[in-house]
Amino acid sequence: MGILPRDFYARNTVEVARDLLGKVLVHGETAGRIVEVEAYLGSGDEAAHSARGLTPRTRVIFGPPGHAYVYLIYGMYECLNIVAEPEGQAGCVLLRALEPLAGIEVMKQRRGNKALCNGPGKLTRALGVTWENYGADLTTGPLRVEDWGYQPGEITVSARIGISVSAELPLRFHISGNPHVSRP
DNA sequence: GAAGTGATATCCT
DNA sequence: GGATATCACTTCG
Repeated sequence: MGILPRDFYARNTVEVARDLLGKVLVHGETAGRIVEVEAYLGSGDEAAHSARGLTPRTRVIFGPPGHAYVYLIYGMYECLNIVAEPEGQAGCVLLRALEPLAGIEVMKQRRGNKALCNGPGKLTRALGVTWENYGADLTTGPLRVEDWGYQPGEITVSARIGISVSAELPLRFHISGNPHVSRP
């Protein structure tokens, strides 16, 4: 239990993604168990932002692991990624769904009493994550990932959602039968 | 099922 | 330097 060490993130992106299931994302008063993630690699993954090259927007993905990569999509929604791989290697894990654990009342207020965390955009709104958290260190800051001793059950591997290229790659991981995933 | 939203990247002048 | 095409989604009809 406790905050995950940086070594946890300095590994193959797919391994990090799988191991993140069951861990807990904490931001201030709110916390949620990670139940669904997607892996985005560097080279060879056309769906990843990093595949378009190193830009001011994507530079964090190429930086040291254990940091947050937050980006604004479709004008209104932020998506939260966790940087993996050793520094210099591109790779990140997109958090798609959480199971709310703490600060649920706060989330309900922010979300208008609707579904809380079953989607990337909703997830960030519920936890209050914004692009101001871009580049935040997840091993030290108010935004962090902890191990609360949960053992994820069976893990389902499937294709990623909502993308147009490399969509057939089995890089989405979620906890089987969990009602909080974005798509059963 | 369709539209809407704003930052980025990639063309154009 | 300016315009437009793109986008890993959500909400509303």
